[in-house]
Amino acid sequence: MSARMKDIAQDLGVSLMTVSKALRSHSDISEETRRRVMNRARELNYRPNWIARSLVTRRTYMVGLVIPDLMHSFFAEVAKGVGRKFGPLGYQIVISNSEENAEAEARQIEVLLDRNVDGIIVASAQSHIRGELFRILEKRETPYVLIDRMPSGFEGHYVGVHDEEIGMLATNHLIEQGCRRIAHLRGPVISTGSGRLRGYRRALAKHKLEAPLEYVASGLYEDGSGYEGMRKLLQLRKRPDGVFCYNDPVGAGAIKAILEAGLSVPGDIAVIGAGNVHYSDLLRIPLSTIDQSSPVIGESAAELLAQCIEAKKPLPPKRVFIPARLIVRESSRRK
Amino acid sequence: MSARMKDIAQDLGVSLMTVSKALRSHSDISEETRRRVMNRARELNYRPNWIARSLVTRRTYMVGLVIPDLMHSFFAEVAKGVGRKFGPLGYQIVISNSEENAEAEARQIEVLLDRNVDGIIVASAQSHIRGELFRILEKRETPYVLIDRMPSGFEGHYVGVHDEEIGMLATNHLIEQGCRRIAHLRGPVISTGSGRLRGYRRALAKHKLEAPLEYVASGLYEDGSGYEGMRKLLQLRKRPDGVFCYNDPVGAGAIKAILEAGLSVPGDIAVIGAGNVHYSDLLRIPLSTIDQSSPVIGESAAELLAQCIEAKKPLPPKRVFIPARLIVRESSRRK
DNA sequence: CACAGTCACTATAGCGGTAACTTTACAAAA
DNA sequence: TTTTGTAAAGTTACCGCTATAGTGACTGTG
Repeated sequence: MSARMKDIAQDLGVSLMTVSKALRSHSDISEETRRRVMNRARELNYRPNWIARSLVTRRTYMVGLVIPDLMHSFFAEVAKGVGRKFGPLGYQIVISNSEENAEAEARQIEVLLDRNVDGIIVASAQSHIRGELFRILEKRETPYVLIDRMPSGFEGHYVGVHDEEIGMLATNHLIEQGCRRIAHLRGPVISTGSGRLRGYRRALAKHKLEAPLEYVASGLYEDGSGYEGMRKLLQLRKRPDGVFCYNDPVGAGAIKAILEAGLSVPGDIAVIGAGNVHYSDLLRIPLSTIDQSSPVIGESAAELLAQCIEAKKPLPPKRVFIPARLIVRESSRRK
Repeated sequence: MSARMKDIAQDLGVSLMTVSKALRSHSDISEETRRRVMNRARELNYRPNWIARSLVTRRTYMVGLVIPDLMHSFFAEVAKGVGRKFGPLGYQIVISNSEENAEAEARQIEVLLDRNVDGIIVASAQSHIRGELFRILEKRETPYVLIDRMPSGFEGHYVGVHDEEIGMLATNHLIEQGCRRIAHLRGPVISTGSGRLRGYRRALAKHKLEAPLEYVASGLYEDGSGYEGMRKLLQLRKRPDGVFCYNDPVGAGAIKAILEAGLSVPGDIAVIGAGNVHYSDLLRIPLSTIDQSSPVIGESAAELLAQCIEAKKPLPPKRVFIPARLIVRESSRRK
């Protein structure tokens, strides 16, 4: 095995404690011995055993990141942001994929807690804070920050975008482009899905537009279901002339369905997504979208979490809202 | 703090060791006491402290995954595969992003080793095994598996696709489709880039086709550089009529450049990528590609690594080659 | 000169577990 | 009766590190 502090101590004829302190540049070690220790450590290629250290300091310098889907480039981008912030601080990121499943998510969070991570960032698949998960989270003192999705009733730290704003921005844009029969491929029944739906409804109401119930389809969250959802919308007697999609993958799927049906985008139907996934402008029809600054979400969440960890005591709940930005591309440009 | 084994022991009036054994269902504990211990553990919501355990067992049940870019959905898919395999085995995945930088990668691997991960999976940005990294890896006994890229001279465990096969498959296909002036947007100077280039050259040679030197552009590895690379190719006097791109993002960028230049795909220029990134068929022109079964790569690598970890001693190097599969979509279909 | 204060270092006691030996009690074999 | 065996514990010694409370030598002070 590799060298331990004990070895350095014996080699130098000093006590183990002297070595420990010297290595951490503790104040009551003379410059002289500190240098001797450091040198010997280098010679032996000493690497501190952080497991042993963690056992006594109760810090692991690991943070958990629980996201619904790594494949969704929105979350991959968030993950990257988190890594960029935490890496330099000496933290490792442990990633879990909940597959958009609330129970799996709860289990994974428990595992992370059992692993004594110093903090957790979650893009939660929970729809509300009732249920065991949040009880567990609150009982343990491990700080955590939610991102992107805010379960109803949640009162803790949060970083994300106002979903209602996204819904309004997107829907208003479609209206401005001349759409009058605007449908919505809505996401899952969690905060983001509901918030964007609310924004969609408010925008319509503001412009005194109506949308029949069947104009809101449960599109879930990825391109496959966007495609299916759109196909159903296309079968309606009164075909929509604009669609606001829960996110970009759904939007991409929707475009595929529309083109397959022999219709044009944006001519027959204008489409807008959300998330500004990086390949959006490489799509068949470059997809208009609402940008959520995903890397910024990751970085802000990381920064907030880092503060909570440093503070070593619960901080008053902080909410960081990142502004949403409309990005117009071909899929919705009619004028 | 939460309950420790000591607490259970005191509550039940047995020794700490009895509790330790009982919890692990060790054989020399009576069914009776085992049940008592288990019950009390449940009542106290006892969670084993895996840090303490790791300190003595020398197992952390963590594995490191070092990839060049989480945003590239090929690697995200690999990561997912790794997670799917290791999750049920009780391992946590620690992900590092090397940003396609060999030095950063080396540093990150060192950090992972210092963290005492039980094993490491790397999609390496190293071009050859000279250099410090592999010395370090070999010195420590931590098992590791390389995926996707094989640095020259590497002799250890590997899971991936034959890059030359990819290059040949793609280039042959373009030739079959009637292309005669075939260019290549090549990837970085690492195994994958060189292997695919070799395959491209061999396929051309087999069909007695020639390609001027400037037909091979260094396209790097993402859509931005694919776009730039293609623009340069378009300025050549003898414009190519087919392009084999290092990977799908590069292919997507290339298509963008071609369309922007007012040319058609595949009519004027046929395009094929590699990797079968999940959004490939949502692109402006659905992109032909070579499928590498990325999730399978992740899973196989995970399985191999798990074996190495279990074995507790170096295993003879194993190489798993996943077959490549041609997927023809619109971007190259001329007949 | 006694006393307190500082400096540089050391001894001890854990952190929460596990491995490897004992030990004890009781039954079966010699 | 003594030996042996075995099931079911218990003891002890760490794993590698840190926190805390000393210790001894030396300095300055009234």
